[in-house]
Amino acid sequence: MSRWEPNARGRLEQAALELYRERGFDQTTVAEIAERAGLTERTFFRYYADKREVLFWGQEKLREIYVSTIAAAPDSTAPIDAVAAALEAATPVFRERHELARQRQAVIAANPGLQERELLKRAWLADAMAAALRDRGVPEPAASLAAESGVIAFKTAYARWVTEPGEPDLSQLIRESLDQLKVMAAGR
Amino acid sequence: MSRWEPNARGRLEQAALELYRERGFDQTTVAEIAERAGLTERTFFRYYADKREVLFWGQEKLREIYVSTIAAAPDSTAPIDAVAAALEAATPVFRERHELARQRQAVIAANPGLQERELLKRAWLADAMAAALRDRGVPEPAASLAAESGVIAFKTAYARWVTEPGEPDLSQLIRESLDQLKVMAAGR
DNA sequence: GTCTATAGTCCGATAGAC
DNA sequence: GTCTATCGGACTATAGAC
Repeated sequence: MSRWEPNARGRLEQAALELYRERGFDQTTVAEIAERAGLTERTFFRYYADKREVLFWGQEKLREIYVSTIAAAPDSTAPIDAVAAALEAATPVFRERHELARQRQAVIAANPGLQERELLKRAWLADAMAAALRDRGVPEPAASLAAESGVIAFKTAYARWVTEPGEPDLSQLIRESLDQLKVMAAGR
Repeated sequence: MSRWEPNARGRLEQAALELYRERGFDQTTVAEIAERAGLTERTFFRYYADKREVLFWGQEKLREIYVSTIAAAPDSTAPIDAVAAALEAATPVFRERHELARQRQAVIAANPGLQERELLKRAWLADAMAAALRDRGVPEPAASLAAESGVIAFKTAYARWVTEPGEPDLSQLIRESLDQLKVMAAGR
């Protein structure tokens, strides 16, 4: 038996999401989150650099999947197709947590500060994919353009996935967005 | 003669940029910015919602140029080409302030919080362009994809414009980025 | 784990412009 | 008188320092 309840991280994340939903992000203090998780304010800041960060778990895992999938693509694969494979490879991470994703997205949509953080995380993932493409010999700016375009397509697909009723297939939504991107870029 | 020195806004913006360059964003307090501008902390917050915002003047003007240019494009213009025209129409705004843009960009590059804010501003401009496209009858998701892709191409071009020595032609850099985007999307 | 700086908010006061 | 720009001080929560 350990001296503390296990999974402090998970308790903080759950408490934060609950409180942000109940009373809004701005109206929630870190002290309240810590209290509900049975911890102290100080402990919260040991796990998360700031109050926003607690909503963005799982980014590291996503990054790993993206980078390893791009690295594993056959040499002949076009950059945009390697990115597409990476985005699809990560869909199981989301599928397991559809309801949680919906709640989280509603909280983010209600607060500009959280949207800002989400954009930063997306940019960070795009940078990681661009670096993985460069490692395959894709030159700039092709690497960055492919990574950023992929992230845009994913964003569009993800927005539909959390908005539309039922359990749409995220992989298929991603493929549709990428197809639409290709049509758009071709000037139609 | 008025009781106050004119152009409080401009003085705050200049003082802020100077101080952020001299000692870094985090090491600068709002009180110091206000003091250098001959104003008080309280007045700073009357003009800017927060300490970051003072670096992002001119977004409203950009938005107007983008929206009106897209609205004025011939009916037959493809979405991505209307966006291209909008981005090029705004280049004079930047050309006048090349040195200022370089200084500002160096400050932003050194601070994640400022990068976050820049991403939010870019997203806001992309949303405005997407709305302008929808007003022309472009359906979603084509409108958003075109607007976001345009913003990516602009970002790539702008990065080169502030980084490369001399006075490169921003319009030409934008056209190059858009061409590269098209090539990339086509899967090459 | 405590202590502190500072960002950011709120209420009101003031003083000139009109 | 009304309007607008500035200032003063008190206050809370975040976030970092010690």
